[in-house]
Amino acid sequence: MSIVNTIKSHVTAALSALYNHPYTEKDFQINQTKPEFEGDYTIVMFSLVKSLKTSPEVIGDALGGYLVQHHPDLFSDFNIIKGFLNLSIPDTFWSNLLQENYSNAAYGHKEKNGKKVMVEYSSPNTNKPLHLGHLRNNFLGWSVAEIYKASGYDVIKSCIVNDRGIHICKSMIAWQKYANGATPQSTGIKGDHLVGDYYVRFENDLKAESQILINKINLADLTDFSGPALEKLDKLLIALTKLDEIKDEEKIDKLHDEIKELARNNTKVIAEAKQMLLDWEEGKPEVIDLWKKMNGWVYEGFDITYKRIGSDFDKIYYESNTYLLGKSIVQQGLDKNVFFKKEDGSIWIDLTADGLDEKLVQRKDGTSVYITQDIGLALQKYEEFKIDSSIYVIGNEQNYHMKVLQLICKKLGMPNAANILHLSYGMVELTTGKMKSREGTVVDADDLVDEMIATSQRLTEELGKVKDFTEAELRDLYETIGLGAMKFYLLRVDPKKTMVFNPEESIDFHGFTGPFVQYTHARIKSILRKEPIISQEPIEATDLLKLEKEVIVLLEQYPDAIEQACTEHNPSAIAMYVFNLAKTFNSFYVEHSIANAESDEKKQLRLQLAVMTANVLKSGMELMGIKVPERM
RNA sequence: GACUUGGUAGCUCAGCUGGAUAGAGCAUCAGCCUUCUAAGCUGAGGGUCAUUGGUUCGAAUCCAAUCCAGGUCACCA
Repeated sequence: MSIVNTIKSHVTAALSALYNHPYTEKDFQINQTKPEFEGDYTIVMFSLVKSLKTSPEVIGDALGGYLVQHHPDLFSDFNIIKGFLNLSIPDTFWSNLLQENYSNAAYGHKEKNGKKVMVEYSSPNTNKPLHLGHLRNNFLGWSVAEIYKASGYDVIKSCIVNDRGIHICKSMIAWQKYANGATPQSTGIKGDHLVGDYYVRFENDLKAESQILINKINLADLTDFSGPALEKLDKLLIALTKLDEIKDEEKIDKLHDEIKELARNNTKVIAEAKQMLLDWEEGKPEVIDLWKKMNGWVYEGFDITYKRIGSDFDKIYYESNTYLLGKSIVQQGLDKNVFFKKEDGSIWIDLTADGLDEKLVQRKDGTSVYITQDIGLALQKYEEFKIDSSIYVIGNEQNYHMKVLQLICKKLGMPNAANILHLSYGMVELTTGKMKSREGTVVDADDLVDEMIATSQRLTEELGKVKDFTEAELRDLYETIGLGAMKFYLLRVDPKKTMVFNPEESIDFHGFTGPFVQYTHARIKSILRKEPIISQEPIEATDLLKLEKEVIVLLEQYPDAIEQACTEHNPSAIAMYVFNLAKTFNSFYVEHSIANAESDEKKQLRLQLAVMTANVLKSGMELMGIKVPERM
């Protein structure tokens, strides 16, 4: 149990004993004492003052006295300032804590709790390479999985690959038209990038063709449109002339966008892509072959990227296998009256009572939609792995979709539907604004990794501290530092917040960064190589220096940091913790010598302190997928 | 328009289950390498916590309204 919790329970018991009234831990607050006051932990007593109708001094005196008398091992002294009761913890408590845990590599990790959780993350489309946004997703998913493991869960990391659909057909069409049989081998281009290039090619064609249509529309030439598209276009144009009169800019823009969309969907290239999707669904051999071939290239490319960034999965689902899954569920839902059928044969669920809309779950032609597949897959996950909960690492643009998914699963009576959790994370923006693939402002994952590693190499060479490293050791070090910087940079921010990616800041290796923590670790290891022997003699420290104590106090909080990161699904709690620990240790390090400590006892204490700090830094960084070097 | 998330130092972010004088990092300025790695340490300047009102002993934190910004509201995935 953490010291804060221990104090809480003692205070609760003391209050109950003193005032003969059943108090709980919610009746008072406990904080760390501000540095300008004497003491370690502070009980805020204002809330008690009200119910007890006495002055804070009286309560504080009674409570403080009781605690010091009944638990002298934990409370050495107290003082009262205004409504605050400051409690002092004896140095022996801290040195005992250090002694008991300093060599425990699993410190902060919990026993197995028998629960199983699946973390789904990454979920790439197979028509283009990974970008910066995917990196945030991958690092978050991987880290949350590790944090759950440390918290005692069995974790299954999963990934759903969106390998079918109109997007991949677009790449396939452009490849057929322009590639002349080009392959990753023949061009030397990484498979995912090659396929992505043809996707861009398709989008360019699409843009050009739809622009021609728009130009014609602007000249009132609608001969390219017919049927429902023509009807809709007519309506839009009529609405537009009306709006032009009242000059509602925002709505006019919206109408123009709709017309643009209509034009895009009326192009020949889109028709080709749609036809190809139909052919794919029918299993036309030449389409399937091409699809397999191009997806294969993408997977080869992804494998390289995943390996480099340290992403791995225990179970990979392919949408081409799961997209039909929801179908039987639709029938069950109808039988249970969770879903209903409209006259045209389409099937819906009414979520208006829950503050949402009606939502389609099956088209009138009998095919399933996105949400239906998700329901099917959710059920399959439970059946296959008997998981207690399921975490989806997906961007916040899909908040609504995930809400609908949770609700439908609940209404269908799926087991553990209440434990479907959406780890919703914010977009990564650039200092120049949003990343837009259509405008070519996307930061490519492979490029970024290359750049980070090159930067770490440059800086390492400038410092010239590792000239005796072998070629392999150097490569390893550059990767450790470069990737460490990148992961730390993306994980140090609260996941749910939109974050700004600043290229200069991301390659900064000073301050609140991965390399800063890695460096602190390497420095400690350097000392430990020179001072390898730690005596097993128990030490009772009674004269802890301020900085020594600060480090131990922080070390005590590591289990809490993991717990918080787990309940909040928030690796940034670990990043901040680990940074604070490194910072505090560095202050201690420059102020007090370990090798030349004032006494043997001090030396032992400080060696333990260093060992435990290194262990916790390593452990915390591992929870974020970041390695720490022995030297750097 | 409806729903939703956010607005804290020049920049990027903590703090938000109400507590003492609002914190880091970067950037700026001033210092510290004959002793354990200076990717480090010490110090300084920098704030109307978007605005207004409310709740109370006490509000960056809770409530309401307003302003600004992002996201969603497809028979796309």
